[in-house]
Amino acid sequence: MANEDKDGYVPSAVEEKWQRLWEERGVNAFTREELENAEDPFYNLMMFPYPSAEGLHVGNIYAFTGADVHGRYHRLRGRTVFEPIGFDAFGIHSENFALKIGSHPMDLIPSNVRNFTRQLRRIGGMFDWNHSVDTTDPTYYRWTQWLFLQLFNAGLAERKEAPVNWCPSCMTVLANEQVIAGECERCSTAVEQRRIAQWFFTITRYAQRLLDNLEHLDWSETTRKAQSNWIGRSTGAQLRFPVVDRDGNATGAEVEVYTTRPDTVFGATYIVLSPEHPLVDKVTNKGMLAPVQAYVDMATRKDLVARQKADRKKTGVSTGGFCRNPATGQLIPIWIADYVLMEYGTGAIMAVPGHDTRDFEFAQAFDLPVVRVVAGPDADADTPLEEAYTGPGRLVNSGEFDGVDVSESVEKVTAWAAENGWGDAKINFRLHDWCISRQRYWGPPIPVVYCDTCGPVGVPEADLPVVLPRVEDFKPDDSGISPLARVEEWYRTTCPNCGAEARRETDVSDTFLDSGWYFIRYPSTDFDDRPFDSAITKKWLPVNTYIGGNEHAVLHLLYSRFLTMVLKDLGHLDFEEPYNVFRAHGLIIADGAKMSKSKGNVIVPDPIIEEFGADTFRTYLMFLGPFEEGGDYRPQGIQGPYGFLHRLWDTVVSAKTGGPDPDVERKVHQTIRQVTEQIPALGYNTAIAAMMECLNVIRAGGREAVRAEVEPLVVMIAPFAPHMAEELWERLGHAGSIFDGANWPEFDEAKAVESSVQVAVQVNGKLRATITVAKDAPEDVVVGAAREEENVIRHLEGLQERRVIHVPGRLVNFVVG
RNA sequence: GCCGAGGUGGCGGAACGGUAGACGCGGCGGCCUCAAAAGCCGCUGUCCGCAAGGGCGUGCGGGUUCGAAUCCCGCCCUCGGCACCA
Repeated sequence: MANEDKDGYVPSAVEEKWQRLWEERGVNAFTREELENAEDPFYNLMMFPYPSAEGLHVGNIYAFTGADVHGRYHRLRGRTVFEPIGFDAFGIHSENFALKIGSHPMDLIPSNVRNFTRQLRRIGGMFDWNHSVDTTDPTYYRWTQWLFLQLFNAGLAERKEAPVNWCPSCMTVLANEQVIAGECERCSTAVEQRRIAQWFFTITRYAQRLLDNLEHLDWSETTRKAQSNWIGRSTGAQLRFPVVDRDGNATGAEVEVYTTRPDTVFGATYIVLSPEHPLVDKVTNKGMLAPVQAYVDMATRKDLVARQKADRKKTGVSTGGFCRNPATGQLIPIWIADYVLMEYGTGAIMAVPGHDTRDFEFAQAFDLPVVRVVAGPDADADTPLEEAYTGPGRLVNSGEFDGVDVSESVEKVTAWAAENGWGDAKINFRLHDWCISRQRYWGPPIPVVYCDTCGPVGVPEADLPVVLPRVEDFKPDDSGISPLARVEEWYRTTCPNCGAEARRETDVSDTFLDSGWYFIRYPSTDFDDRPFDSAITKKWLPVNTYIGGNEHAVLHLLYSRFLTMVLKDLGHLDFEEPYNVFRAHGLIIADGAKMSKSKGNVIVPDPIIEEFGADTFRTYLMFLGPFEEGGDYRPQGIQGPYGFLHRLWDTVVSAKTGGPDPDVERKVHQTIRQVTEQIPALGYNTAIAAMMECLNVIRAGGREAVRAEVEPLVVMIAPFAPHMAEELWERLGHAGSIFDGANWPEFDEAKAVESSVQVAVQVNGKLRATITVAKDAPEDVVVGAAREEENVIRHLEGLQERRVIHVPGRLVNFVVG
């Protein structure tokens, strides 16, 4: 669109110009030498996107813009800011989409990446395109495989057959983290159990350290809490119950149980084994073999949805076998039930129906005895139990421990069990080992070779990458093995150890392994002979600020912490926490719901950027609400920031020379203070509001601005509207990019102070007048002035004055009665 | 059930325990225009009142305080996460 007025603001022209100049001048790109020699480095990281075929959505742009504002702010303050972006392009998403449209991920991903790159440039992110990564590029996943080998060689990668979550629709194993309430997180299909040999990273060995470090991290509270819950530390005891024959004689076997309430052991009236428990066969009475077998078959086949429904009726079967309760000496029956999970604790529990709601339900269903061993304030040893009692109280029916308060009973009973050799204190974690095997095509092959004589052998580093071959038939099938297992010429190889015929691992690794270390790679992409350069890594890592979605609170953020710790322990890194600061951004809501295709409330960004420009769109998104809380997207709302940027432009291009008006200058400095405080704290919405207010003062009554009044505003708006700020900066006569050099305005307290203040006058806490007094007027002057207000006089009339409260610069409150 | 974040005008949202509703959207009125758009100016929580002014107002019920959206106690509701974890 032609604009006859050369001084008019035409966003598309300005944005096209500056995107081109940034590119040509390398304003945002680093050379290797620049990275090596950077002064005051600031690593500004945002979660890299999965390059979907649909392109960037508003949620992506919101997150990237918020992170970009942060980076640009620090750059304007003089830091050397490295702000890379890349593509997390392996995984089921891409593979399924390719299958759906009959394409191949190797064709699809590059075109998606091109589209994303175009969009990311268009929104004006300060990205260093010299240091991008694409996880599907062999020059990247070569080092993902290297990373696997580090863990493999350190004994942190274990191959074990395990019951795994199997998605019958995606035809793959899912990590526990990818199972949402018993359903596949991608397709919501009910998940089943299968047993397959898998590679696991033993993250559980790091559970305590992962938990402990959380204390010191400057992270969003919600993220820390989510991670701590996920790790799920619990303290209790492991108790051993001897298995006895029908005459009560010890068989030598014992059932070990984990409990957080060892103090209730006197109330343990039966034992429950998980259906997968190794002792099931041993303890089952001959007469019960058939029903036990039937139950175990049913339970182990049953999908995890039904099995994990907490509100489901309890099922189970008696084994006919017995244990001796080591506390009471009584014989108690052994049952099998699927409410006990093999993956947690020991896979067996002592059931205390009197004081555990699940055990109570089970006891009701199967008519098992319920014994009270804790009495609350209104109960005694004989008070019947209508439901499980889990509150405070003292032990009863517990032998020598009768009367002991539950606050100290756990410790005492555990000590007693330990003295007598049937129990020990024990800490348990909810966290499971990380299954990284995927029986899929679209991922980095796990770099292992199986040799009949040598067993699993890691591929030598010199032979990396193990390149993923182009396979036209990559559709997974029900066999439970990877599509690569159908490509004989690929998997046939020789053992790197002994040279004998051998077979490659045909599983690929989890995408969370790709994304678990990408931030370490970014600064080192200039090196193709090492995963990361130690000097550059020392200079740039750990990350200064990481901004991303809280949906990754327990997956990506935990795995990348774990991998960083491992690399530290193996001597590759000298830090063990990857992100000094993490901030979770909020979600963009449209029509009362999170944007999603299924809800049909997705907003496509491209036409909005087309119409209003990237600067307006960015400013609007940041103006919606507090960045960490998200906001409600309303199409009309963009008019506000649109008009604001236009007025700012008009004001700046027509600004005169000369000294600033003192009142306006005061407002400008108050704004500098506010914006300088709020931007690093991610208070973007209020920072923008402050600038709008400031511009309203500058333009009040149609007055014309002078340069000194508007120049600070041009710099402060730059993180939000970088193109426009560059253009105005140039028009104000500056050479070079506004982002090169510490151009952030200095706040001057002396210029911000008001000479007079408005003081509220209250009578009994109710506002009755407002007076204007000199800033440092003494109390008697202020109170005197307040007392003379007509409306105040009326409200004081005939009443006894008891107190006068004076808050300087704020209010005067007459307390009367 | 557990953990976390919230609940303020018609709407998005502001408010160190100190003038609730900044800023913006929308709405109403006006200026400009042949007209419209854009732009500019003013008004806009609610009720009573011609006005001056007053009453009521931050999910609900109590409390602390000269003063509470803000702090404390007890509830209700919404959103996000976890969930038979012994």
